[in-house]
Amino acid sequence: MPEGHTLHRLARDLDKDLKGKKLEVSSPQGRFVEADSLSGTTLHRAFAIGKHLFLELDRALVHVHLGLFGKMKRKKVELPPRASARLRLTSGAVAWELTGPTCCECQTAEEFEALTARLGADPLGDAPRPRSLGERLRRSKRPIGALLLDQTLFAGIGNVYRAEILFLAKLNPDAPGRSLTAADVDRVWRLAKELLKRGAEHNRIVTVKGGTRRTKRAEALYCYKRSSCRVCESTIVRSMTGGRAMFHCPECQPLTAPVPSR
DNA sequence: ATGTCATGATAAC
DNA sequence: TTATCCTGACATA
Repeated sequence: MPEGHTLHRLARDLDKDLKGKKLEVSSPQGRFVEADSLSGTTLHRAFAIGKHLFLELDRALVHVHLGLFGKMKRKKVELPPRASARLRLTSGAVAWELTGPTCCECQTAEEFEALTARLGADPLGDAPRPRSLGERLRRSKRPIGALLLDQTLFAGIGNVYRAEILFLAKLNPDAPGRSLTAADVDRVWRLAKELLKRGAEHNRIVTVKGGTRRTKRAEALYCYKRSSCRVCESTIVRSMTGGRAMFHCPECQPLTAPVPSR
């Protein structure tokens, strides 16, 4: 379930387990060719930017992107490695295994710079929202539903969060960026930070008010993949926006902003 | 056994 | 826009 919250949480957990430890590195599947040469080196830190995860070793930076199917999980060392594991890190009693990533590679400093240079603002990053974000959004004629998925604008938002953020911001996914007010942009950014942060804490996406890590799967969201709106029961509209399935409530998220009744 | 779908991103038309 | 890559869970047969 890899949106930005997953990678930030992963970085935190990897740090907790492996930071400062000498690692045994392998690639059971064999497709991460550099694995063996990395074995015996120490993890200095793990960190995430948007949906990208980085492992800083002695003299190598490993870049991981989970894509749609990738997973990275902790398991006990004594359990046999999965044959499909692209990367396996071991230290003491714990092993971490990476399967199905779109990317697992050693990166040079230049490659890292080039990659991060084209990533937009990360709601889970420490940096404040750059002024340019609002400007770029409010100048664009692309629908806000597509803009939220654009990683050069927002780094870390994925398909579930975009639907839930737009629901809570009461914005229609087809509304062009340039139809948004400054207050809309503020709301979207604040929601992104708040929701992704909760996601990293719970290690899963729970957007409903008062939701906890124990909230049932079917009750955790307002509109993503639902048939009716959690708030008003209207039938959720499914559409394609920005090349992905989008879900929104036609009542709670009308295309024209509702006029406040005096 | 085979088909379908998925919280992603890119290259090519 | 479509095709393609990465895997596994679940449904259907």
